[in-house]
Amino acid sequence: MSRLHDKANGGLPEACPGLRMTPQRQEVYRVLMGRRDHPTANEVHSRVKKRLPNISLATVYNCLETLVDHGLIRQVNFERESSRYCSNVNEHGHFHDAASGAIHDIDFKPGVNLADFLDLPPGAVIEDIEITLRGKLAAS
Amino acid sequence: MSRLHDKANGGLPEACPGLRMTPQRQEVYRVLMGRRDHPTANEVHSRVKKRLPNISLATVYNCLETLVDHGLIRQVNFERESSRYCSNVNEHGHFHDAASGAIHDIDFKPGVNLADFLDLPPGAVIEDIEITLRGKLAAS
DNA sequence: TCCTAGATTGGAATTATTCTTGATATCGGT
DNA sequence: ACCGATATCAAGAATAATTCCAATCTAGGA
Repeated sequence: MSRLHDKANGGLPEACPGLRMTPQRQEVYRVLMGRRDHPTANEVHSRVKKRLPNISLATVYNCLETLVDHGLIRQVNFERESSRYCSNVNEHGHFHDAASGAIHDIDFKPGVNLADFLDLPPGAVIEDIEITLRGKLAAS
Repeated sequence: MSRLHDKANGGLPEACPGLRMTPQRQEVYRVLMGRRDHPTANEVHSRVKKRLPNISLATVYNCLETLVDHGLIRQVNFERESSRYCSNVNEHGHFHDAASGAIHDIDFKPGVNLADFLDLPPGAVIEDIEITLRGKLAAS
């Protein structure tokens, strides 16, 4: 068998060049895909320990960094809080609900262009966008 | 004399209810208005020490927090870097030039509405928006 | 199977920020 | 101008998230 991981796969991408898929990385990734809330490294560590009780927090940080570097997950920061990790790798923003603390992904409407609503400096080439909204959801 | 600060004023707002304008706060504010780059607390500390050599970093943090709470300045965070402080209190975003490290304010085009380009959750009431772009300025 | 690069671990180190405490300064009322 | 209540300041200790480090460990190729 040539693949690093077998059958169930845990939602792993078929291939990711240059990335050795170790059990730790696999489990960190699986945990992130399983619950798509936006856990901190600590929360990831707690969840991963259920299956890999001996994994260290440093390793979780390492795995998260590696997965981020390979574009499999995203790291998101709100204010100066702990970094959170996001399994949605599409371009999107976040809505932080002040009441519940929950974080919701916000998609861009199709076809929108940044330059339509922002006064960009002339010649600016945008490589990364980060949009965070804070507010409340009206009681439905 | 009834006002806390006299003539030159240092760009201070005429009045800010509930805010005691101490020399430290005044100088921190003056420094921020003077150079509208986006200094960290440490950089503010260095600059302020030129006039108030005995001011402590803790006091600078206190002053910055107070000024932020009173809406006279804004605190901005990029990734997990040290917080930066921004004397532009209008609603705006930031462009982080990867090459120079410089941070440019980005204004919204007039009349744009968030809901025009973002898929907001129904009933969401937005209280704060944070937009950060990263990229480069094309060599002009 | 052996070798080597890369991965993991636990703990120490780092760094920005906050907290604590005592001293000082300021305000409003008299 | 004086007083008590309150707010601010300063210095250093404390905190918390993250990174670094040195010592194993592991997987995969020769």
